[in-house]
Amino acid sequence: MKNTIKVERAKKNWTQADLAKHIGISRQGLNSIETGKFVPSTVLALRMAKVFNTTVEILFQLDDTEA
Amino acid sequence: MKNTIKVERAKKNWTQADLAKHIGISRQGLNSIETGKFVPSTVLALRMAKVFNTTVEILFQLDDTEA
DNA sequence: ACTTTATGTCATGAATACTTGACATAAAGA
DNA sequence: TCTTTATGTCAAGTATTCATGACATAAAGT
Repeated sequence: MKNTIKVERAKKNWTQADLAKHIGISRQGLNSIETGKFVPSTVLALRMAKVFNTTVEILFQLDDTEA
Repeated sequence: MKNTIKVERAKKNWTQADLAKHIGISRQGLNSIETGKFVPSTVLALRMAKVFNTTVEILFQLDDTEA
């Protein structure tokens, strides 16, 4: 799964630690999600979309093999 | 976290087993998600939203305590 | 009455998400 | 040069998700 977390963070000028704190996750956990190592839970995806004022679909995109 | 999976299933007249098959999960797994026992992964949430032609935000709503 | 279907639930185990503490590196500032 | 900041990564442990097989129940069909 791909994501545009880095872009949205850049818009807000937030570090990974900033975002992690806002959505209630550890910095390392967020890093693993942002770099595509972990698939986040829907709760985290919804929280992220909310703080970025966007949608889960815009923030996360299924790969062709996952669709 | 709340969800409207049952409603969307009803629109399509699908059983839990039908939906589970479409999104690649076990019937019991889907039941646990639909009844709110498990928080699904974002991959599953995106697949469900897709087959129902809706969005993750419409299908899943954070509780006030989770927001 | 019997069978089938849909749902809910439980137990066990495997896979994955997430935490914490730690360390490395590169970039920027003092 | 020294320090700080941001990011990436690793290891070990805990928590959660998901699979599978099983059983119960209620509703509907025969």
